[in-house]
Amino acid sequence: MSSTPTVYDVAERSGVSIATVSRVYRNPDSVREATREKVLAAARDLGYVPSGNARGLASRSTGVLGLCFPDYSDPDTESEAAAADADDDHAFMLYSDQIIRGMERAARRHGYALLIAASLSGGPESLVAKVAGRVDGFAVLARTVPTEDLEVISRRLPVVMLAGPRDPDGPDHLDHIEVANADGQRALTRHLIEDHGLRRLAFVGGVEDSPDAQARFDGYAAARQEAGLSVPRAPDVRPELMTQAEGARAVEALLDRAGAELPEGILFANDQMAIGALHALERRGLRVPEDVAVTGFDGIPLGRLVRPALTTVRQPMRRLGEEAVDLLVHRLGSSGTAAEPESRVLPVDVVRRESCGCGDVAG
Amino acid sequence: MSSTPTVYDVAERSGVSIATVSRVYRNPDSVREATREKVLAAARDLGYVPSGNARGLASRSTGVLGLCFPDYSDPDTESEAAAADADDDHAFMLYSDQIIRGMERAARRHGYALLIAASLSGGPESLVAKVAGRVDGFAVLARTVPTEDLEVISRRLPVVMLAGPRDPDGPDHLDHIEVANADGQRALTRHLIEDHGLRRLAFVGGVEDSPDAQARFDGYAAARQEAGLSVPRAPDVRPELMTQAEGARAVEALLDRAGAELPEGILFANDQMAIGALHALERRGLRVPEDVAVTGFDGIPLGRLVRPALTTVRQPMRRLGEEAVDLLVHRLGSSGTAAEPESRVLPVDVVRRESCGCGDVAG
DNA sequence: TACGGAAATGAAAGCGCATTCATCCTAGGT
DNA sequence: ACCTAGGATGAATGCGCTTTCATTTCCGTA
Repeated sequence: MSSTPTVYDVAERSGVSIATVSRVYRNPDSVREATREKVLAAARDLGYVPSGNARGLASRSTGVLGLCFPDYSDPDTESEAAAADADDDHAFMLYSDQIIRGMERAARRHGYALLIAASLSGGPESLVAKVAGRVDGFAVLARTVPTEDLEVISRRLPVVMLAGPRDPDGPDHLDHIEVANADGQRALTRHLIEDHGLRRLAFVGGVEDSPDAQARFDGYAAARQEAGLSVPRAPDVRPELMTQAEGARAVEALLDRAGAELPEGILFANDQMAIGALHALERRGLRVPEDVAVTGFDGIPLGRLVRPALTTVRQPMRRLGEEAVDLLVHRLGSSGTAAEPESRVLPVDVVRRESCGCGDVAG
Repeated sequence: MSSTPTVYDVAERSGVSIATVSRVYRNPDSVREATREKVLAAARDLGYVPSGNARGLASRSTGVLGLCFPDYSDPDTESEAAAADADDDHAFMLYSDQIIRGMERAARRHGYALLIAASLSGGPESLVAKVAGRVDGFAVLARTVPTEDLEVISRRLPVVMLAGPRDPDGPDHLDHIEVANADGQRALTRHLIEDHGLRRLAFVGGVEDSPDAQARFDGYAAARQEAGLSVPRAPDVRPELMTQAEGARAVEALLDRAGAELPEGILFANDQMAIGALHALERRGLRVPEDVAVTGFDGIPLGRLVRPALTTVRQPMRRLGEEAVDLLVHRLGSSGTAAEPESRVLPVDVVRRESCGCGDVAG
């Protein structure tokens, strides 16, 4: 335990050169069997484990991919965790968990390990830099890392931006993967209009600078236009945060404003708010979906558990992680080829449950 | 993008020595402000990101903790994932997910990043060695890594074994953390006996070599003894796998064997089997808990969703991850002090739900 | 204005491994 | 037995950074 053994120790003990020791690990077939055995035996005796750092330094590649995501104490995700009862807290996956899972699996398939780190919003030389220095390439959840940092880092290694549209001000040579926010919301809106025959609809948007929320609103607006309904220029309500509490408040505002002209359906830019709205509507004595249909967006697990179960649009977070790895691995493979930045959009699913008026459909 | 900039480049461009560049990142206060600015500016221009490998090599510490867990395609966890509908597949956390979450949070608090890797069961020089070479210390889920490998690795850096009792044949200088399997099962068994007045009980065990399952059986046996019931030497049924299918089969076997003497309660060594049993019992026209009580062990989220909701013992997997980090960080702090291997046991909770006869209790 | 000590900086020596290139064996061919 | 082509091995160098240790620069002070 005192001084950890190195190639030199193993080489000495087995009577070969360090080059041979190195070869035993890197390219076993290039060493005669007898020699190899000797070396491995010595290594075992000594408790030798190759230093990943040294190896990485010498071969300039780490065999590790990275993932940076927002700190859990981020208001957005925090509320998500708090949404479930304290008891359930640990039972449900956050987005980041799903992406981690997807990336880990995909990374493993390609022989990579995964380094994960939530960026503490403050930190000067944040974890991001640390991660960037230790991996061959990495993925970043949108708005986790300051654009300027990404600019610098992405010049050194491949970076793929996840979930969240390409930042026009950001580095333009970043790959990026997002989900079909607009398409999903549009499909869901059409479902309400066409299948349930609803016409008086309201849309509760998201925070000002969320491109995701904006894209969802656009999808909503597009569906209205296609249906010949009036095309709104902005969400009917635009809360500060996309939390349950804000969702509840939004619905109050909507009802107060509407008077007798209560909307037949309210679409929320995320599940959190929709669930908050469910509670608020219940308190007001309104039935969902009989009096008013409600839909969310995201497909969080909690949405399945509430009553009525929430109709929503599910994002394939797990696949997001997988695609990210694919992209990175591909970039790493065809090094030198400074190909065009790639941009992928993953399709989403409309999940019809009870809150829109569909029966108790599986899902 | 061609040649990534190094300290030398930054040093040259800013007219200082590489030592100063290094100091700017490592210990900014030891450099005059004007100098620092110069260096940072140059770094920005060049797109410089310190190499974690070089840093790690030189300072012999990585600032990274590791976690190795079994491959998802492991029969045990695989069935767990398959248990939920395909749709829910991504909605629920596996054990590993929860541990990852716990470790990531704790690691971040201590300024570490987390490197995760599922060990592909086969692999010669598995990922484990790779991980071991790149971290300051790491945690291993029981039975993920061959004992001999651990023996070697644990001589080089701190390793903590998770969930699963100390392996008597294994390295004796490993820290390890487990959950109170025996205590939990004992408490649950007592609940059935004392609170529900059940006396004809059966226990469905786990795979032969699972120390966890064994510990649970021991707890069951202990509770019987305390209650003055006959003390079994072995589980009434011991399936090959701890899957839903095996749980269903076990219950069939039990019923066929029992004839009219149907047990009043069946305790399963994990939730998976218990849930399988629920289905089997329903098919046989038996009501749970009226005709027979059923309990599981683990506290998987699915247990809350089945009807009747499953009474079980919940393991604090998340905390397991946190404690692991604490232990590792502590070891790393007091280096040199070859302290005694530490062994922690985390308490578990009995979660009373419907399947044991308790009302619709929260939890 | 000159002096002492602290703060700032530079020079140089590794950290542990991969990797040419050169050297040495080994085996096959005649 | 002798020569040669290849395969196995060794020597040496560098990867990019941290870290003493020595040196220089700076400040306040006499």
